[in-house]
Amino acid sequence: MRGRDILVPMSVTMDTLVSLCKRRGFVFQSSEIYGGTGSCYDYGPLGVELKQNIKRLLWRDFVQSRADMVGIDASILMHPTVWKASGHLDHFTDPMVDCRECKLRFRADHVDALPWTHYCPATKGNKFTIPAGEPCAHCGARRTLCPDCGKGQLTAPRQFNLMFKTFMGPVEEDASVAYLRPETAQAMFVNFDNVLQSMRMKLPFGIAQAGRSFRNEITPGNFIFRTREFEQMEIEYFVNPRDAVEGRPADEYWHDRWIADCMAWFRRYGLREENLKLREHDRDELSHYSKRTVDIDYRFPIGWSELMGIANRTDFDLKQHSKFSGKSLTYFDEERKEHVVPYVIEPAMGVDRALLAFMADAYVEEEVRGEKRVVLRFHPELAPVKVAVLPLLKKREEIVRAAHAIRADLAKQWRVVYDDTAAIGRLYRRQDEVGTPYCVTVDVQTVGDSEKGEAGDGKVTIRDRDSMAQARVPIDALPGVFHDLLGGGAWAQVAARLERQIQK
RNA sequence: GCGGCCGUAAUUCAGUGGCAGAAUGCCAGCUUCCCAAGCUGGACGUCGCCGGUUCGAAUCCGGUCGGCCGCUCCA
Repeated sequence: MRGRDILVPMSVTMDTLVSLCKRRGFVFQSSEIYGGTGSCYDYGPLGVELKQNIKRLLWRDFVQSRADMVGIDASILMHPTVWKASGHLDHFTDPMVDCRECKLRFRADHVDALPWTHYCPATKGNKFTIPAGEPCAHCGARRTLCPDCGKGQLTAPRQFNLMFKTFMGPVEEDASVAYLRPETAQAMFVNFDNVLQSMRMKLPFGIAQAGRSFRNEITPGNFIFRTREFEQMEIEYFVNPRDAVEGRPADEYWHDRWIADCMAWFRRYGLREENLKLREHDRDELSHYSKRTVDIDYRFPIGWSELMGIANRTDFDLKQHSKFSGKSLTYFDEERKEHVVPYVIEPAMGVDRALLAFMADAYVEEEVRGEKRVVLRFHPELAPVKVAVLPLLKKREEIVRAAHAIRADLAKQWRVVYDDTAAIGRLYRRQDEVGTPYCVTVDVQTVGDSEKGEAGDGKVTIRDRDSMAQARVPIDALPGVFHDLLGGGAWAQVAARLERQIQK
């Protein structure tokens, strides 16, 4: 860590992570052989496993396991009016200049066409309003400062095209302009009524979606933390604002409930308590649609930054889309016999940021017998590879054959690899560095020694990543044991149970 | 967008005008049944890219792409 974050030093720097990610096939820079493409990254063989695990767990825990949640997968290109209604298009299509004093914002090409305020030095600073484009009649000066307050410097013109623009169809004309979505949320508002009708949903209920979004960020950087193409997992949870839960308005109750659930989710899969905190948005920081927003901040190698935002978007979006589309986007409240526009709570997570956080938090360096051991202590459900099958001797054909058979059998259920290209110590270290929670080692005892006429015992050694402890189990028992271990069973407990079984 | 620093093997880095280097890693063989062991051999680079100066450029100059830091920005 450098500079401001020395108070609580991180165990890993961004440089170390970037290097590990490349060396071990997690993340590569996009188009690297051409010199790289700014702010774009590719997930490698292990990165894609990790990312898919994150998305799978989100989907399982927040969609599949809940009766009040459903998912959609919308197209990235949407009707241009969607972005008009959402407010994304309004302020960010033209070059803008800002006054550094009064903070007003002007279209750069319109500034000179505005009458301007002038404190004239030739008349002891008297204030004049001078017609557009004309110089001051007293001192001859032309406008250089803010036309409104007459005091502040204007910033250089900036093109606030935060959305990626493209064209539908082969002909580039204004009529065919389309945008790559800057957030996945809008598709869920636009499909609100479709989902409501087709699934016969009752409030409160939520729609979830995971997918790519695109923003022309002004300042991308910090590896995969802020990129212009990124992946989101968003939930729009619709509630009836007229309802009360536990004596509070439903939207406020559910907002807090989602904040707690999301925090618990990150903790469950390994982020440490001391690296997580909630951050309430100040009033002037709130987005135009938001009543209240709370971020879950994580202590990244670059310092505390947003991992997830949970906003109360009120009925802003449904009302906007109703207005622009002319379609009713309401819910019929049977009890009150009235139509209501639901409020919406929006938990929105950056999947890439979550991946970075899980990696940073999992990374540890230990000293083992005077040597450095690098370990990614991934939660087993997140680990890109669940089990590595390693022959202790690759010269013994029976051992190699048995190891391959074990890999093939376990691979029906999990991502399992085989490796025999180094001594056992090195093989373990390799798996440690990519976070494989368990290794299975096949040895002479397993298969027996035909020359000596000794029969094998059909047992293999399981080695635990974090404790480096071992337990010997029958090959037949492996699927069951890993079902327990990879499903969240603690090594110590499972190993102790194995001991008891073996003694019987 | 502005300013500063940087770009050499898979990684970390040395080399600052004269033959492209080290360590680690990787591959093969021998060896070794349990935590980066040893021995032998091997592969790996248009020195980010393009142009210029020079007898000669990784090295100097210009441009460009990419990265980091600071400022600005961040509905």
